[in-house]
Amino acid sequence: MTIEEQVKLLKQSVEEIVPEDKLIEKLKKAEKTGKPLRIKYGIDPTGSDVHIGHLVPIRKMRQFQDLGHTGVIIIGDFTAQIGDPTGKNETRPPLTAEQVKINSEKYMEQLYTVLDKDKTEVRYQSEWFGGMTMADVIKLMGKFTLAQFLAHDTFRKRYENGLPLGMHEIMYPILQGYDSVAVEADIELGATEQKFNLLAGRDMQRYFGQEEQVAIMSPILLGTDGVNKMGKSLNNYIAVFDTPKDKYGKVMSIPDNLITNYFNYATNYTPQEIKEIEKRLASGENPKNMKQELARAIVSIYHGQEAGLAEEKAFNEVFAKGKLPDDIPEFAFAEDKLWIVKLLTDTELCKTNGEAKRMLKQNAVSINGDKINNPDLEVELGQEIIVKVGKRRFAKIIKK
RNA sequence: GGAGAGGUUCCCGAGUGGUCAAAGGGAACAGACUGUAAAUCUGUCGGCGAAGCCUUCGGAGGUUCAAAUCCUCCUCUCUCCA
Repeated sequence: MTIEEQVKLLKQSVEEIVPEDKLIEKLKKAEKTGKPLRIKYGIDPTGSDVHIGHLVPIRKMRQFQDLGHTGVIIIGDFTAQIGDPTGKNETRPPLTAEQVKINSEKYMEQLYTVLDKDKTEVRYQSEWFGGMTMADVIKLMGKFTLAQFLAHDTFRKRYENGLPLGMHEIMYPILQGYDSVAVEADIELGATEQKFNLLAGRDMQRYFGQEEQVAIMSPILLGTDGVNKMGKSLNNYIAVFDTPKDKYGKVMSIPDNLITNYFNYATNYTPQEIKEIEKRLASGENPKNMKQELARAIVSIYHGQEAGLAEEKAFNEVFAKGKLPDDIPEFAFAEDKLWIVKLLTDTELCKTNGEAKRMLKQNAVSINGDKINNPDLEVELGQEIIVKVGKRRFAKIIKK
């Protein structure tokens, strides 16, 4: 691939590259010297699920790897204790070494669904921060001014709105910045909200006499609600560990206006193919078709093409034709009769009796296809019955 | 260190002795309509087999027949002054 072709590919689905001309220079240099570029991406091993929003930059890393470069994943065992101020203001409890290990292994397992393991280097912040002295820390902090931090939107907003802002939080960009020095990063990947932190890396490298890294920023993927950024706290995310069925269903529940966005940032569709999708959307074709294609594509990435097709078929059976899914959880009871509310909670279709009664009252419950709304009903447990709550909660009840 | 303002349910936010499981909004959930889309309308939104009772308004005590509300101590946050 020529450098131009490489640049074109690498610029796909990217929001901003700072500075762009340096990227070309670095690629040229790598080609000339045969020395792969070091592509950095940092994660905090806090133990949360990896979702497809996280994977936008990770997929970019994979592209670099396919071009022969090295992916460097930084396990932020120090920054994890701060909590990224660009997100929410939570002060996090320190993690034990053991937790860090468990979390980061789980993390890597998820990232390797995308990354090329042979071209990935995993590094821990504790490798370089663990042995630092207070004098070293003071020196690092002296590289930045308070004004620089207050110029940063998230710090400023929190300050102006009278929200708590811990002194330790300003350490976050400093630590992340120094990581780039420690691993001699050529490129750092991150979401656009990471801009400040990525640029801090450039500053740090300059102070330490290194060639500055290029920051490549991916757009922030919106969650399935179509409003907020994809994230754990809002429960609007599609996780790597989600079942194929959940992935498919979650994609189907996104608002239509997110379709091209997801094609762009969550699939391997080429710009040309995406243009096709856009054309079809504009032509008045039912967006549901494209959404199904999207759901199939996303499932296929993580579970293979067959799984994608299988989920699509299952989805159509259950939701379009109203048939039963083939993987209904089964529960066996010894009783002859069971109070409907108890049945719903025992089968975990509802969390509490209150919820069960509410569902009954709201006409959301059916047994063998018949709507039930009598909260006092004693259900006969003779033969096998199928209980359904809402659109997607099923249970099969059999006699023990 | 001084002065002031605050901490309410998933989130924002009202509530200053009983009528408070706590207004309103958002989120979420369910129903109708659909395409597990959007918009709209309706309903629900601490727990208990539902009677009443139990748990919940930063924490611990106290006053009172009765406390989110009053008192004491503690704790956390913000603002202003050093």
